[in-house]
Amino acid sequence: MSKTPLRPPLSEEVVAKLQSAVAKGRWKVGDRIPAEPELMAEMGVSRGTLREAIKALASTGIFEVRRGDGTYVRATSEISGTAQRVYRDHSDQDVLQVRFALDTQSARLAAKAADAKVVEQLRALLGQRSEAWGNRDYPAWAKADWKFHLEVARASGVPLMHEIYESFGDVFHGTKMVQRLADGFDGCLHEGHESLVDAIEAGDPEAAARTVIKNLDYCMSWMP
Amino acid sequence: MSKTPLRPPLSEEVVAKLQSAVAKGRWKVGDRIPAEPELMAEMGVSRGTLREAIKALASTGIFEVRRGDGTYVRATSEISGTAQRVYRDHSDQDVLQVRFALDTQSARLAAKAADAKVVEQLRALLGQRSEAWGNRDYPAWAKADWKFHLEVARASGVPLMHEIYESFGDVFHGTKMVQRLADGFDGCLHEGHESLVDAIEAGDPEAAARTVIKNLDYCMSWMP
DNA sequence: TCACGTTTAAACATTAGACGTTTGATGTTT
DNA sequence: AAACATCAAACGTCTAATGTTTAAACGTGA
Repeated sequence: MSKTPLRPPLSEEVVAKLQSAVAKGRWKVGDRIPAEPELMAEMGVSRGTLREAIKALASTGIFEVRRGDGTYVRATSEISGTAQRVYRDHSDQDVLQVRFALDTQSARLAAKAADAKVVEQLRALLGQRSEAWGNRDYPAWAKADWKFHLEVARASGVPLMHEIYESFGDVFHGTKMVQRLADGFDGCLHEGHESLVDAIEAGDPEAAARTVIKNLDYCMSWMP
Repeated sequence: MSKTPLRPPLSEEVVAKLQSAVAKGRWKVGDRIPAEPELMAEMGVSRGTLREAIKALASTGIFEVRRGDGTYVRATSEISGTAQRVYRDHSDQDVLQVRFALDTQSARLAAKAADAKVVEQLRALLGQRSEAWGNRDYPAWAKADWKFHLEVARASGVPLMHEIYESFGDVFHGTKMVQRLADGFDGCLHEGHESLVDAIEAGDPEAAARTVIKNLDYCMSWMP
């Protein structure tokens, strides 16, 4: 008797199919996916198996199942779904404190891994940031600011640092920040950001960290 | 007709029960939970519902289901489950860099929130740490060291900081660290930890941060 | 026409039972 | 002792039926 080549659980295969369908854009965020009977036929599995797969993706935040209505796509990846759920249970200030922890270490590491090309890119982003502020285009300013900090995290040379840092994006993107900053805020120290890049270029980790801390302390003083 | 008070899905209730059971320590990491029929009876639900709940927790990394064998606890919370999956794809050094980011900020915040009672507890943990090192009981030393750092994170007064920090626990708990440290390592600066507590007690954030950085740089020099 | 209650079809929720597959342990043979 | 055969326990999957909830369609009266 020849042994069957060891079958992995069908439900996992279904999870993979659904997840890739979402990732490939077959259904976009907000869409309702086909009803269970239809998916059963398409995937060729029973209802229980399909439901287990859907439940799994729902628990990671990718799907939201609404009884009597249907199943909707709520996120495109697991990390953003989990991060949102974790952050949601904490205050904005607390989330910022963690983000700041990563900011400081990123700056320190980026200074150690100083790279002319990266420095140039950072200066370019700072240019956009400054320009947007000049035009009073606050959404553009927020976007440029975020891209700058994200780039510093990448420059740390630690992919995990960048990945976690990125998970904050969905939380801060266009939220209260922009609104609060609009009235009376002075752009969170343009010079502060310049001197951060200077420190990175000079390869001085401690100066870079000091600069970040100075900026952040100032920023925090504007938060409620 | 009076409306029934809107019942949430049973499976979610089961998810909550299982999750809290894990959180409360009824089953520890590595344990095998009771078989499906037994849990069905205990929770009072059908097999399908129970399996959906288990599948949900498995997809977050809290459970691992092994066909033909049983279901095992692999993490104590969702964040640690996700974290493990995320960390697995990165080097130990990279994970450490992130942990260090949190260490530094925790120390800074702890110094600002200086509290006599917490300081006393930290000193007590340092005592255990030092004693274990003297007895060459490396597992106990590692445990005490971990508890100390975890307590600093808690002392930051930012629950999210402690939560994320804790997610590193399952990764480092009794792993290569201990083995590597055993040969030729000198305990990662006992005085360094003392002076950290001193800085926290004095309420000097910058001194606390400096101390941590000094300790960590030294520690990193022992890593491959 | 508009507002509001009712009906209805669609979709998810749950249960029950049966059978298949895989795994780890046990016992047997060599 | 090592290799093999057997067995019970546990998870994997399927089928079928019924209950609950939702959103939309419908209809009626103001």
